[in-house]
Amino acid sequence: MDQAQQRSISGRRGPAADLPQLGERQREILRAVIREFIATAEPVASGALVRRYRLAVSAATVRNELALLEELGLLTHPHTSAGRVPTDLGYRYFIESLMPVAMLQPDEELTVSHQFQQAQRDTAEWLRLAASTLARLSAEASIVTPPSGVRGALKHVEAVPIQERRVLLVAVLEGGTVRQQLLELSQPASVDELRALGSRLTDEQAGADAQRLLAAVARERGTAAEIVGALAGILAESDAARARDVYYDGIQNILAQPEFGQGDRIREMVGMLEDRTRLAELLPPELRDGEVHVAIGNENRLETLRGCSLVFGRYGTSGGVVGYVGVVGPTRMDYARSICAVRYVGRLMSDLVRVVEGN
Amino acid sequence: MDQAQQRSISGRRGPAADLPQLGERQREILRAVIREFIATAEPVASGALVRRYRLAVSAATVRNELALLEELGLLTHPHTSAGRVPTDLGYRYFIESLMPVAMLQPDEELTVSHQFQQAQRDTAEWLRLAASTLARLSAEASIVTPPSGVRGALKHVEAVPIQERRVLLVAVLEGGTVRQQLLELSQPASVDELRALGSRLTDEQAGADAQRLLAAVARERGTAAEIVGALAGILAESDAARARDVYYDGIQNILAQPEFGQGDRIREMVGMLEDRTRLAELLPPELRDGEVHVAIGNENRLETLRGCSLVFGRYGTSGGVVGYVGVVGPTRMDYARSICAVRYVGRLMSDLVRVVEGN
DNA sequence: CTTAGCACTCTCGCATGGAGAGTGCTAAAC
DNA sequence: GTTTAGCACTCTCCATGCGAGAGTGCTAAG
Repeated sequence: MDQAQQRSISGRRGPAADLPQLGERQREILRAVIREFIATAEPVASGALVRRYRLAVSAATVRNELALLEELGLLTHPHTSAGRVPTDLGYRYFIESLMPVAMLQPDEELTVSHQFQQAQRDTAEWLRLAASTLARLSAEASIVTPPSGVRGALKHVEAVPIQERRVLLVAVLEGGTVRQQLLELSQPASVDELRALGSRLTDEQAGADAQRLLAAVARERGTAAEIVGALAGILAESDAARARDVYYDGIQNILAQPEFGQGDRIREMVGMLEDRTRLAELLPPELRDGEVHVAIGNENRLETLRGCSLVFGRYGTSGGVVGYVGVVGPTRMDYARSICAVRYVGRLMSDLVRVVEGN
Repeated sequence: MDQAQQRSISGRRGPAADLPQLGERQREILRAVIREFIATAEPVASGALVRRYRLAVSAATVRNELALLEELGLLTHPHTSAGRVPTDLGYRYFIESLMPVAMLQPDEELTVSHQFQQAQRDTAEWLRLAASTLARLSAEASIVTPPSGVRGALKHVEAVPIQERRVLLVAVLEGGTVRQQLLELSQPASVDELRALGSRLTDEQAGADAQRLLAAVARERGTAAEIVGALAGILAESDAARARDVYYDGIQNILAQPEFGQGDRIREMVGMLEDRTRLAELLPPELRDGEVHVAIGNENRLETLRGCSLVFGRYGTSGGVVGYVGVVGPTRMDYARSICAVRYVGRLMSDLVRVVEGN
């Protein structure tokens, strides 16, 4: 449909597995089936289509077309005398060339961007807000990862004295993340000493990554060496920490969907979301800014996600700070709306990161 | 049973609603019923009791005793020809005077305390670790709130320059919490100026609470006034932030329980846990350190928690830093184990807080 | 190519009817 | 008086069967 929008959606469809060519009436019927199924979650019958979408042909004709669409792999049958249900390929076709070009309502955008401006408190607060906003807008479950510099560069160091030999090390990273670590020194250090050390390290090591800090340890002595060593550890571990710091929201949105009727599916789903380490497998490999990636049903590698789709976007700056925002829901989700929501929240997050980064 | 343990468990039982007096055989049978029900989640029959617990009497006798226990309100019947199920009062009796004095296995304690020593990274990391440990030990869902100073006292301030007029304000609070906020200054400030300001405010305002900072705003000028104002805001909001910062883990543990069979209950439960604001209603009003509070079934005010019990403990220091650790599960939970786990993790958290607080 | 008609299939809800489990009661035994 | 065996009674659970309803696929006519 719209060139700009189409280009900005990426998926798993290889160039070989091209989508079938359809006539205009078939496209219309397919669109109606998917719309109806998204709305009702019930297999859709030929008669219902004619009635509800005011098609100019009879149910019998529609049945013929449906049989054809089924042969092309775009629809299926739960059983002989049931209505049609879209397949993953059917959804893919819908997204690529049937979906209306949707936008969020202007007042929705306004409310959301207003909230983001209000909540300029704290990176953690932004992430939570992004997750809850996305969950509300899309009515699905949302996932938001914290921003991470590609190299995890240091911006500011501070050593807060706690006790004679104990300091709380506070490191501000590029991208605005703040990390803290309690450190036990081998010898006491005075308040002024620590303060001076913080200033010096901030000046000298701003922009350093884990490797550079590790190299710097050798040039330092005593307390300074210990602190630089700990900093190197913080930076090296910062990607692992990021994986644990994922924000979720709206899980109950998708649990309310009929496809999660039995308890088992729900439990699996909650389990997957709780186990943050598995998230890495979901994230799209490469994604340009502003692009939205849609993975439908079995296009996801995880068994747990059968019947689920992901809509993911990237946020960040060209400078290398990167994070992901996305939603998870049943394959039968309102893709148009989810894609808009992901794109919009991603843009807002990019703005925020840009502000923190300082340009 | 054990005086020390008994005293350290608090509950909703008023002094008036005292527990019934039981004979030794009744106590034995009640204990067996509860044990069995905790293990199987099925109503327990007289015959099964005699068989599995090698009682020296016949099933008929047991039936008579069961009828008596039911009259006392300790057990019920789902329907005429079903086995017995403990009531909330039954569980209460069990916990107060039937429960074996349990401890975690020494090697379990060792593993856990080792993990806590390893992970001295970050307050957030401790909380996550506490939540996951508790979930694993108890096999229930766990809840952990961050530590909060009663007055939310300031310990250290730092203003990190981002851009000419933009600074990232980093405040370390008493108890080791680190809060950050992006601040837009009305006039540019140099790096050195900000550094000096941070040092001065740290010296002057260490130990200040929101009110004192608010009062201090009047005495400051320009950039300093703006920063102190923002700090006051951070401190004032720190309790609200704490409510949003609750850590959960092990939700899937309890979703796997048969009492959550239908999807509805699961959804309710997840919804309640997601809505962090409702947590405050759960927390026990007053609790001494090392004491564990058990709220069984309808002793909880929340409708969502019918059929669920809470086991909560407090951690913190006498200095006023306080947080909560606890588990949620079906009333049919292994109370002995949950109580041990909560008590142990609470103790570890207290140790950690004491270290950060510096004494 | 479209459509009306019709047979066929599959699900769903409901009633039926044991089988099984477990209680409550009564009367006998200790 | 307490304990126990025996037995009738109740309730759930599961399998079975049946009818209604929905929807398709096919065929033959428009």
